[in-house]
Amino acid sequence: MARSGQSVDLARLFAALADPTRLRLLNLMNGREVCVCYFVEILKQSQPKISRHLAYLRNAGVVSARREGKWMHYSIERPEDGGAAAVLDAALRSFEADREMQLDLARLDKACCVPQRSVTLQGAPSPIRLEAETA
Amino acid sequence: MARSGQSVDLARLFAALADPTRLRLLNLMNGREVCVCYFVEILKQSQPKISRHLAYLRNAGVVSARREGKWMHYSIERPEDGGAAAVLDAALRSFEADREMQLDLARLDKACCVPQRSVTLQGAPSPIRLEAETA
DNA sequence: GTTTCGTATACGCCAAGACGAATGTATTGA
DNA sequence: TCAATACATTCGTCTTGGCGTATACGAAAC
Repeated sequence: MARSGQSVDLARLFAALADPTRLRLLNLMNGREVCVCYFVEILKQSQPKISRHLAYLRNAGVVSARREGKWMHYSIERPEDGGAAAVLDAALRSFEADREMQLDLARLDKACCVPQRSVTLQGAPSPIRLEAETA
Repeated sequence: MARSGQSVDLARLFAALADPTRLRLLNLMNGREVCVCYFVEILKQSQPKISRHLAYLRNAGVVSARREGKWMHYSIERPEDGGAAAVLDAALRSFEADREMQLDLARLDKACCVPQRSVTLQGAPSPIRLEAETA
């Protein structure tokens, strides 16, 4: 993989990362498979907006989607190209020092773990931890 | 440095990297200060196009410019924010495995080191190596 | 079936940006 | 002072993309 002229592909990855909402989505998906309803609940943005950004990430090959009944789960798709994977890792790691990102993660934990979920999340499948993250 | 909500700033950096031409420019500037005329000569793109992309990188705070007589020298400005710096480093390092990028670097070495330069580069100041790259 | 729920897409509008072509602006040299 | 060089900016045009709103779609529930 990693064809010789890869600067275009890498530029596509950077374009996918060039939006605050998409960065927040990726942060929430870091090491987890997350249901769309949580994105909407935690980012407090409109559902079509979230869905469009997820579609953008899907088309860019950064995330993959899995259907489970009515719910859609999204998770990060690690790029085959080593350089692209390193860039994505650097981005994800940089979120560890970002307060807003950590608040989002805290809200995700809170939303899925408390017995009484918010009305919009009742019955929603909880985020699933993924293994082999640093494969 | 690194305000709490930095996702917007990081998104700006990614937007600056989301173009193949700008990636090639940054690759040529990796560890060097390079004169604009070399960019035009090596990338074989129009001078206004090169200049506009350099202006974009300048506005994004990714590069800085220095005037020396008629010539303008550009070099990479390392981001203060650690996360952004790590992302930029990952991008630059990924170029090491990119054939096209390595060809550009080879052309840069050839253009500035041979005694008989091309017509457009006669008298142009040679790229200058920078120290303390991995500061 | 029909309805409801969760999610995706279509539409219309607007802003950002990429490009070629033309023009503007320093700086140098005659 | 006038031209040439090196680079920057502007203009017009086209494409991409972000958003709100409305609508469509698929899977369950009834």
